[in-house]
Amino acid sequence: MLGLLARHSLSGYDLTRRMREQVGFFWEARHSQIYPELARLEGRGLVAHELVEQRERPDKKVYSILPAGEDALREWVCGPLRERPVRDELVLKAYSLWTVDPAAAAGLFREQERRHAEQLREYREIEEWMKQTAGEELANVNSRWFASYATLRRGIGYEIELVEWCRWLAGELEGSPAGGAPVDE
Amino acid sequence: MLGLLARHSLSGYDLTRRMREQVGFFWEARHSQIYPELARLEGRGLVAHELVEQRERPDKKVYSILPAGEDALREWVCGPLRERPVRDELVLKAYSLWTVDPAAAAGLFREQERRHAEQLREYREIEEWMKQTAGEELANVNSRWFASYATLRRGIGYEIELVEWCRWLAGELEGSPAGGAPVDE
DNA sequence: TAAGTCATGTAAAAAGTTACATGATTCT
DNA sequence: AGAATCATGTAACTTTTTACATGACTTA
Repeated sequence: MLGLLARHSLSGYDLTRRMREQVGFFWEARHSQIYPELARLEGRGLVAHELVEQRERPDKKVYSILPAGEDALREWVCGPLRERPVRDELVLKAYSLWTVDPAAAAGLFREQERRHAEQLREYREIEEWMKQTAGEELANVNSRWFASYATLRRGIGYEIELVEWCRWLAGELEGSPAGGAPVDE
Repeated sequence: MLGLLARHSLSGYDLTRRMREQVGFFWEARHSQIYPELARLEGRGLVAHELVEQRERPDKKVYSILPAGEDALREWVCGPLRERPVRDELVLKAYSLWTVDPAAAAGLFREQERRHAEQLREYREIEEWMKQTAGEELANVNSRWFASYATLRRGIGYEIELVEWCRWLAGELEGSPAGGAPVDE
Protein backbone atom coordinates (compact mmCIF):
# COMPACT_ATOMS: atom_id res chain seq x y z
CA MET A 1 0.00 0.00 0.00
CA LEU A 2 2.84 2.39 0.77
CA GLY A 3 4.40 1.40 -2.54
CA LEU A 4 1.24 2.42 -4.37
CA LEU A 5 0.69 5.60 -2.34
CA ALA A 6 4.31 6.64 -2.97
CA ARG A 7 3.39 6.86 -6.66
CA HIS A 8 -0.02 8.52 -6.36
CA SER A 9 -2.39 9.64 -3.65
CA LEU A 10 -5.34 7.29 -3.77
CA SER A 11 -8.63 6.49 -2.09
CA GLY A 12 -9.17 3.09 -0.52
CA TYR A 13 -11.36 2.25 -3.47
CA ASP A 14 -8.64 3.18 -5.97
CA LEU A 15 -6.03 1.26 -3.98
CA THR A 16 -8.26 -1.78 -4.17
CA ARG A 17 -8.68 -1.38 -7.91
CA ARG A 18 -4.95 -0.98 -8.51
CA MET A 19 -4.23 -4.04 -6.43
CA ARG A 20 -6.46 -5.96 -8.76
CA GLU A 21 -5.33 -4.41 -12.01
CA GLN A 22 -1.80 -3.06 -11.67
CA VAL A 23 0.04 -5.06 -9.02
CA GLY A 24 -2.44 -7.91 -8.74
CA PHE A 25 -0.15 -10.40 -10.40
CA PHE A 26 2.34 -10.27 -7.52
CA TRP A 27 0.25 -8.91 -4.64
CA GLU A 28 -3.46 -9.03 -3.95
CA ALA A 29 -5.74 -7.77 -1.20
CA ARG A 30 -9.47 -7.16 -0.76
CA HIS A 31 -11.07 -3.94 0.25
CA SER A 32 -11.97 -5.49 3.60
CA GLN A 33 -8.26 -5.69 4.33
CA ILE A 34 -7.37 -2.35 2.83
CA TYR A 35 -9.73 -0.04 4.70
CA PRO A 36 -8.71 -1.14 8.21
CA GLU A 37 -5.05 -1.17 7.18
CA LEU A 38 -5.26 2.41 5.92
CA ALA A 39 -6.60 3.41 9.33
CA ARG A 40 -3.70 1.60 10.99
CA LEU A 41 -1.12 3.28 8.75
CA GLU A 42 -2.70 6.62 9.51
CA GLY A 43 -2.52 5.83 13.23
CA ARG A 44 1.21 5.18 12.83
CA GLY A 45 1.66 8.51 11.06
CA LEU A 46 2.72 6.98 7.75
CA VAL A 47 -0.18 8.25 5.66
CA ALA A 48 -2.85 10.95 5.97
CA HIS A 49 -6.16 11.48 4.24
CA GLU A 50 -8.23 14.40 3.11
CA LEU A 51 -11.92 14.25 2.40
CA VAL A 52 -12.79 14.98 -1.20
CA GLU A 53 -16.41 15.87 -1.77
CA GLN A 54 -17.93 14.93 -5.09
CA ARG A 55 -21.26 15.83 -6.60
CA GLU A 56 -22.12 12.93 -8.85
CA ARG A 57 -20.25 10.30 -6.83
CA PRO A 58 -20.00 9.46 -3.15
CA ASP A 59 -17.42 11.49 -1.25
CA LYS A 60 -14.06 9.85 -0.83
CA LYS A 61 -11.01 9.88 1.42
CA VAL A 62 -7.86 10.40 -0.57
CA TYR A 63 -4.79 9.06 1.21
CA SER A 64 -1.29 10.44 0.72
CA ILE A 65 2.00 9.08 1.93
CA LEU A 66 3.81 11.14 4.60
CA PRO A 67 7.62 11.53 4.89
CA ALA A 68 7.61 8.91 7.69
CA GLY A 69 5.79 6.59 5.29
CA GLU A 70 8.39 7.14 2.60
CA ASP A 71 11.11 6.32 5.11
CA ALA A 72 9.32 3.15 6.16
CA LEU A 73 8.89 2.15 2.50
CA ARG A 74 12.58 2.70 1.70
CA GLU A 75 13.64 0.71 4.74
CA TRP A 76 11.36 -2.15 3.80
CA VAL A 77 12.57 -2.22 0.16
CA CYS A 78 16.24 -2.61 1.14
CA GLY A 79 15.50 -4.76 4.18
CA PRO A 80 15.46 -8.56 4.31
CA LEU A 81 12.82 -10.68 2.63
CA ARG A 82 10.32 -12.24 4.96
CA GLU A 83 10.11 -15.77 3.65
CA ARG A 84 6.53 -16.83 3.33
CA PRO A 85 5.42 -20.37 2.86
CA VAL A 86 5.01 -21.53 -0.71
CA ARG A 87 1.63 -22.96 -1.57
CA ASP A 88 1.11 -23.95 -5.17
CA GLU A 89 -1.99 -26.05 -5.60
CA LEU A 90 -1.29 -26.94 -9.24
CA VAL A 91 2.08 -28.48 -8.42
CA LEU A 92 0.55 -30.18 -5.39
CA LYS A 93 -1.98 -31.81 -7.68
CA ALA A 94 0.82 -32.92 -9.99
CA TYR A 95 2.38 -34.72 -7.03
CA SER A 96 -0.66 -37.00 -6.85
CA LEU A 97 -1.12 -37.48 -10.59
CA TRP A 98 -0.28 -41.16 -10.30
CA THR A 99 -3.57 -41.78 -8.48
CA VAL A 100 -5.79 -40.73 -11.41
CA ASP A 101 -6.45 -41.46 -15.07
CA PRO A 102 -3.79 -39.53 -17.06
CA ALA A 103 -6.20 -38.56 -19.83
CA ALA A 104 -8.61 -37.05 -17.30
CA ALA A 105 -5.85 -35.08 -15.58
CA ALA A 106 -4.50 -33.78 -18.89
CA GLY A 107 -7.55 -31.54 -19.22
CA LEU A 108 -6.61 -29.64 -16.09
CA PHE A 109 -3.14 -28.85 -17.39
CA ARG A 110 -4.38 -27.97 -20.86
CA GLU A 111 -6.79 -25.54 -19.25
CA GLN A 112 -4.01 -23.99 -17.19
CA GLU A 113 -1.82 -23.81 -20.27
CA ARG A 114 -4.53 -21.84 -22.07
CA ARG A 115 -5.16 -19.58 -19.14
CA HIS A 116 -1.53 -18.71 -18.63
CA ALA A 117 -0.82 -18.37 -22.35
CA GLU A 118 -3.57 -15.78 -22.39
CA GLN A 119 -2.06 -14.03 -19.36
CA LEU A 120 1.30 -14.02 -21.10
CA ARG A 121 -0.24 -12.44 -24.18
CA GLU A 122 -1.67 -9.67 -22.03
CA TYR A 123 1.69 -9.01 -20.40
CA ARG A 124 3.32 -8.80 -23.82
CA GLU A 125 0.78 -6.19 -24.82
CA ILE A 126 1.54 -4.16 -21.72
CA GLU A 127 5.24 -4.53 -22.49
CA GLU A 128 4.72 -3.13 -25.98
CA TRP A 129 2.68 -0.27 -24.62
CA MET A 130 5.32 0.48 -21.98
CA LYS A 131 8.11 0.54 -24.53
CA GLN A 132 6.20 2.97 -26.70
CA THR A 133 5.03 5.15 -23.83
CA ALA A 134 8.08 5.33 -21.59
CA GLY A 135 10.85 5.28 -24.19
CA GLU A 136 14.25 6.00 -22.67
CA GLU A 137 12.82 6.14 -19.15
CA LEU A 138 12.33 2.40 -19.19
CA ALA A 139 16.08 1.97 -18.87
CA ASN A 140 16.51 4.50 -16.08
CA VAL A 141 16.78 2.47 -12.89
CA ASN A 142 15.70 5.48 -10.83
CA SER A 143 12.37 5.78 -12.62
CA ARG A 144 9.01 4.32 -11.76
CA TRP A 145 8.85 3.04 -15.30
CA PHE A 146 11.86 0.87 -14.78
CA ALA A 147 10.46 -0.51 -11.52
CA SER A 148 7.18 -1.37 -13.21
CA TYR A 149 9.01 -2.88 -16.14
CA ALA A 150 11.12 -5.05 -13.82
CA THR A 151 8.00 -6.54 -12.24
CA LEU A 152 6.51 -7.09 -15.69
CA ARG A 153 9.62 -8.94 -16.85
CA ARG A 154 9.24 -11.24 -13.88
CA GLY A 155 5.60 -11.82 -14.76
CA ILE A 156 6.48 -12.63 -18.36
CA GLY A 157 9.26 -15.02 -17.37
CA TYR A 158 7.04 -16.72 -14.84
CA GLU A 159 4.22 -17.25 -17.31
CA ILE A 160 6.52 -18.53 -20.05
CA GLU A 161 7.91 -21.14 -17.70
CA LEU A 162 4.49 -22.13 -16.39
CA VAL A 163 2.98 -22.46 -19.87
CA GLU A 164 5.89 -24.61 -20.98
CA TRP A 165 5.57 -26.85 -17.98
CA CYS A 166 1.80 -27.27 -18.41
CA ARG A 167 2.28 -28.03 -22.08
CA TRP A 168 4.98 -30.58 -21.41
CA LEU A 169 2.96 -32.26 -18.66
CA ALA A 170 -0.30 -32.31 -20.62
CA GLY A 171 1.60 -33.78 -23.57
CA GLU A 172 3.04 -36.54 -21.43
CA LEU A 173 -0.35 -37.32 -19.94
CA GLU A 174 -2.09 -37.43 -23.31
CA GLY A 175 0.65 -39.30 -25.09
CA SER A 176 0.37 -42.45 -23.02
CA PRO A 177 -2.16 -45.27 -23.00
CA ALA A 178 -4.70 -44.66 -20.24
CA GLY A 179 -5.41 -47.05 -17.41
CA GLY A 180 -2.07 -48.79 -16.91
CA ALA A 181 -1.77 -50.08 -13.35
CA PRO A 182 0.43 -47.98 -11.10
CA VAL A 183 3.64 -49.75 -10.16
CA ASP A 184 4.66 -50.03 -6.55
CA GLU A 185 7.69 -48.14 -5.37
CA MET B 1 -1.64 -34.57 3.52
CA LEU B 2 -3.78 -37.12 1.69
CA GLY B 3 -1.31 -36.94 -1.19
CA LEU B 4 1.53 -37.90 1.14
CA LEU B 5 -0.44 -40.55 3.02
CA ALA B 6 -1.49 -42.11 -0.31
CA ARG B 7 2.20 -42.88 -0.88
CA HIS B 8 3.14 -44.06 2.62
CA SER B 9 1.54 -44.36 6.02
CA LEU B 10 3.14 -41.72 8.22
CA SER B 11 3.07 -40.24 11.69
CA GLY B 12 2.26 -36.56 12.18
CA TYR B 13 5.93 -35.99 12.83
CA ASP B 14 6.96 -37.67 9.57
CA LEU B 15 4.31 -35.79 7.65
CA THR B 16 5.74 -32.58 9.02
CA ARG B 17 9.24 -33.57 8.01
CA ARG B 18 8.20 -34.54 4.49
CA MET B 19 6.38 -31.28 4.09
CA ARG B 20 9.63 -29.54 4.85
CA GLU B 21 11.92 -31.79 2.83
CA GLN B 22 10.00 -33.48 0.04
CA VAL B 23 7.10 -31.29 -0.96
CA GLY B 24 8.19 -28.15 0.88
CA PHE B 25 9.05 -26.32 -2.30
CA PHE B 26 5.41 -26.22 -3.40
CA TRP B 27 3.50 -26.77 -0.16
CA GLU B 28 4.42 -26.07 3.45
CA ALA B 29 2.71 -26.50 6.81
CA ARG B 30 3.78 -26.55 10.47
CA HIS B 31 3.15 -29.34 12.89
CA SER B 32 0.66 -27.15 14.74
CA GLN B 33 -1.49 -27.24 11.64
CA ILE B 34 -0.89 -30.88 10.84
CA TYR B 35 -1.88 -32.53 14.12
CA PRO B 36 -5.34 -30.96 14.38
CA GLU B 37 -5.91 -31.54 10.66
CA LEU B 38 -5.11 -35.24 11.01
CA ALA B 39 -7.74 -35.47 13.74
CA ARG B 40 -10.25 -33.75 11.44
CA LEU B 41 -9.46 -36.11 8.53
CA GLU B 42 -9.90 -39.04 10.88
CA GLY B 43 -13.24 -37.63 12.01
CA ARG B 44 -14.34 -37.51 8.36
CA GLY B 45 -13.31 -41.13 7.87
CA LEU B 46 -10.57 -40.35 5.33
CA VAL B 47 -7.63 -41.62 7.39
CA ALA B 48 -7.11 -43.89 10.41
CA HIS B 49 -4.24 -44.31 12.83
CA GLU B 50 -2.70 -47.10 14.80
CA LEU B 51 -0.52 -46.62 17.83
CA VAL B 52 3.03 -47.85 17.34
CA GLU B 53 4.94 -48.39 20.56
CA GLN B 54 8.66 -47.82 20.48
CA ARG B 55 11.28 -48.57 23.09
CA GLU B 56 13.98 -46.01 22.47
CA ARG B 57 11.71 -43.34 21.06
CA PRO B 58 8.36 -41.90 22.11
CA ASP B 59 5.37 -43.88 20.88
CA LYS B 60 3.78 -42.63 17.71
CA LYS B 61 0.50 -42.63 15.83
CA VAL B 62 0.94 -43.89 12.30
CA TYR B 63 -1.79 -42.64 9.97
CA SER B 64 -2.93 -44.51 6.87
CA ILE B 65 -5.25 -43.35 4.13
CA LEU B 66 -8.63 -45.12 3.89
CA PRO B 67 -10.51 -45.89 0.65
CA ALA B 68 -12.73 -42.84 1.27
CA GLY B 69 -9.55 -40.77 1.56
CA GLU B 70 -8.26 -42.11 -1.75
CA ASP B 71 -11.56 -41.19 -3.38
CA ALA B 72 -11.38 -37.69 -1.93
CA LEU B 73 -7.81 -37.31 -3.15
CA ARG B 74 -8.67 -38.43 -6.69
CA GLU B 75 -11.61 -36.08 -6.81
CA TRP B 76 -9.48 -33.18 -5.65
CA VAL B 77 -6.71 -33.90 -8.18
CA CYS B 78 -9.06 -33.79 -11.17
CA GLY B 79 -11.23 -31.04 -9.72
CA PRO B 80 -10.91 -27.32 -10.33
CA LEU B 81 -8.03 -25.24 -8.99
CA ARG B 82 -8.94 -22.99 -6.10
CA GLU B 83 -7.28 -19.73 -7.08
CA ARG B 84 -5.38 -18.30 -4.17
CA PRO B 85 -4.06 -14.79 -4.01
CA VAL B 86 -0.52 -14.30 -5.26
CA ARG B 87 1.85 -12.67 -2.81
CA ASP B 88 5.43 -12.30 -3.91
CA GLU B 89 7.37 -9.96 -1.67
CA LEU B 90 10.46 -9.85 -3.87
CA VAL B 91 8.52 -8.58 -6.87
CA LEU B 92 6.62 -6.20 -4.62
CA LYS B 93 9.93 -4.72 -3.53
CA ALA B 94 10.99 -4.39 -7.16
CA TYR B 95 7.89 -2.28 -7.74
CA SER B 96 9.26 0.35 -5.34
CA LEU B 97 12.89 0.18 -6.47
CA TRP B 98 12.70 3.73 -7.80
CA THR B 99 12.51 5.07 -4.21
CA VAL B 100 15.94 3.76 -3.16
CA ASP B 101 19.59 3.88 -4.13
CA PRO B 102 20.06 1.33 -6.96
CA ALA B 103 23.44 0.16 -5.70
CA ALA B 104 21.99 -0.59 -2.26
CA ALA B 105 19.06 -2.51 -3.70
CA ALA B 106 21.33 -4.53 -5.99
CA GLY B 107 22.62 -6.43 -2.94
CA LEU B 108 19.18 -7.81 -2.22
CA PHE B 109 18.83 -9.23 -5.71
CA ARG B 110 22.37 -10.60 -5.78
CA GLU B 111 21.62 -12.39 -2.54
CA GLN B 112 18.42 -13.85 -3.97
CA GLU B 113 20.28 -14.84 -7.10
CA ARG B 114 22.79 -16.78 -5.00
CA ARG B 115 20.14 -18.38 -2.86
CA HIS B 116 18.07 -19.57 -5.79
CA ALA B 117 21.09 -20.66 -7.82
CA GLU B 118 21.96 -22.88 -4.87
CA GLN B 119 18.39 -24.20 -4.74
CA LEU B 120 18.58 -24.92 -8.45
CA ARG B 121 21.80 -26.84 -7.98
CA GLU B 122 20.13 -28.99 -5.32
CA TYR B 123 17.18 -29.72 -7.60
CA ARG B 124 19.56 -30.77 -10.36
CA GLU B 125 21.21 -33.20 -7.98
CA ILE B 126 17.86 -34.69 -7.07
CA GLU B 127 17.06 -34.91 -10.78
CA GLU B 128 20.26 -36.86 -11.44
CA TRP B 129 19.53 -39.16 -8.53
CA MET B 130 15.97 -39.72 -9.76
CA LYS B 131 17.11 -40.59 -13.26
CA GLN B 132 19.58 -43.12 -11.95
CA THR B 133 17.21 -44.57 -9.36
CA ALA B 134 13.91 -44.70 -11.22
CA GLY B 135 15.11 -45.44 -14.73
CA GLU B 136 12.24 -46.22 -17.11
CA GLU B 137 9.65 -45.60 -14.41
CA LEU B 138 10.32 -41.88 -14.64
CA ALA B 139 8.54 -41.87 -18.00
CA ASN B 140 5.53 -43.89 -16.82
CA VAL B 141 2.78 -41.34 -16.17
CA ASN B 142 1.04 -43.79 -13.86
CA SER B 143 3.99 -44.02 -11.50
CA ARG B 144 4.77 -42.05 -8.37
CA TRP B 145 8.19 -41.41 -9.87
CA PHE B 146 6.72 -39.55 -12.79
CA ALA B 147 4.52 -37.46 -10.49
CA SER B 148 7.51 -36.53 -8.34
CA TYR B 149 9.57 -35.80 -11.42
CA ALA B 150 6.86 -33.53 -12.81
CA THR B 151 6.91 -31.39 -9.65
CA LEU B 152 10.69 -31.31 -9.75
CA ARG B 153 10.68 -30.08 -13.36
CA ARG B 154 8.44 -27.26 -12.29
CA GLY B 155 10.81 -26.41 -9.44
CA ILE B 156 13.79 -26.39 -11.79
CA GLY B 157 12.03 -24.21 -14.37
CA TYR B 158 10.86 -21.83 -11.69
CA GLU B 159 14.33 -21.43 -10.20
CA ILE B 160 15.99 -20.95 -13.60
CA GLU B 161 13.62 -18.14 -14.40
CA LEU B 162 13.99 -16.53 -10.99
CA VAL B 163 17.78 -16.68 -11.04
CA GLU B 164 17.84 -15.12 -14.49
CA TRP B 165 15.52 -12.34 -13.45
CA CYS B 166 17.51 -11.58 -10.27
CA ARG B 167 20.73 -11.56 -12.29
CA TRP B 168 19.28 -9.27 -14.94
CA LEU B 169 17.84 -6.91 -12.35
CA ALA B 170 20.97 -6.80 -10.16
CA GLY B 171 23.02 -6.16 -13.30
CA GLU B 172 20.82 -3.24 -14.28
CA LEU B 173 20.97 -1.79 -10.78
CA GLU B 174 24.74 -2.08 -10.64
CA GLY B 175 24.92 -0.28 -13.94
CA SER B 176 26.77 -3.06 -15.71
CA PRO B 177 26.01 -4.13 -19.25
CA ALA B 178 23.57 -7.08 -19.34
CA GLY B 179 24.17 -9.86 -16.77
CA GLY B 180 26.57 -12.81 -16.59
CA ALA B 181 26.41 -16.14 -18.34
CA PRO B 182 22.91 -17.52 -18.89
CA VAL B 183 21.79 -20.27 -16.57
CA ASP B 184 22.27 -23.46 -18.51
CA GLU B 185 19.40 -25.31 -20.22
C1' DT C 1 26.67 -30.45 29.30
C1' DA C 2 24.52 -28.42 25.66
C1' DA C 3 22.25 -28.91 21.49
C1' DG C 4 19.62 -31.67 18.41
C1' DT C 5 16.17 -35.29 17.21
C1' DC C 6 11.96 -37.74 18.01
C1' DA C 7 7.20 -37.17 19.26
C1' DT C 8 2.59 -34.93 20.17
C1' DG C 9 -0.15 -31.73 21.32
C1' DT C 10 -2.67 -26.81 22.73
C1' DA C 11 -3.46 -21.66 23.00
C1' DA C 12 -3.21 -17.12 21.65
C1' DA C 13 -2.66 -14.07 18.15
C1' DA C 14 -2.42 -12.49 13.50
C1' DA C 15 -3.77 -12.55 8.81
C1' DG C 16 -7.01 -13.13 5.37
C1' DT C 17 -11.69 -14.32 3.24
C1' DT C 18 -16.50 -14.12 2.82
C1' DA C 19 -20.51 -12.11 3.77
C1' DC C 20 -23.28 -8.29 5.45
C1' DA C 21 -24.61 -3.43 4.89
C1' DT C 22 -25.85 0.86 2.36
C1' DG C 23 -26.92 3.96 -1.43
C1' DA C 24 -26.50 7.05 -5.47
C1' DT C 25 -25.42 7.08 -10.32
C1' DT C 26 -24.53 5.28 -14.91
C1' DC C 27 -24.67 2.07 -18.47
C1' DT C 28 -27.13 -1.61 -21.26
C1' DA D 1 -35.57 -2.76 -15.31
C1' DG D 2 -31.35 -4.76 -14.00
C1' DA D 3 -26.49 -4.78 -13.71
C1' DA D 4 -22.25 -2.44 -13.02
C1' DT D 5 -19.50 1.24 -10.96
C1' DC D 6 -18.27 4.27 -7.26
C1' DA D 7 -17.53 4.44 -2.35
C1' DT D 8 -16.71 2.91 2.55
C1' DG D 9 -17.05 0.33 6.05
C1' DT D 10 -17.94 -3.92 9.72
C1' DA D 11 -18.63 -8.80 11.40
C1' DA D 12 -18.12 -13.53 11.39
C1' DC D 13 -15.40 -16.98 10.11
C1' DT D 14 -11.40 -19.58 8.52
C1' DT D 15 -6.65 -20.17 8.06
C1' DT D 16 -2.09 -19.80 9.51
C1' DT D 17 1.66 -18.52 12.61
C1' DT D 18 4.01 -18.14 16.85
C1' DA D 19 4.57 -19.49 21.21
C1' DC D 20 3.81 -22.55 25.08
C1' DA D 21 4.33 -27.28 26.99
C1' DT D 22 6.61 -31.77 27.92
C1' DG D 23 10.10 -35.40 28.00
C1' DA D 24 13.29 -39.21 26.72
C1' DC D 25 17.26 -40.27 24.07
C1' DT D 26 21.39 -39.23 21.10
C1' DT D 27 25.27 -36.82 19.36
C1' DA D 28 29.08 -33.35 19.65
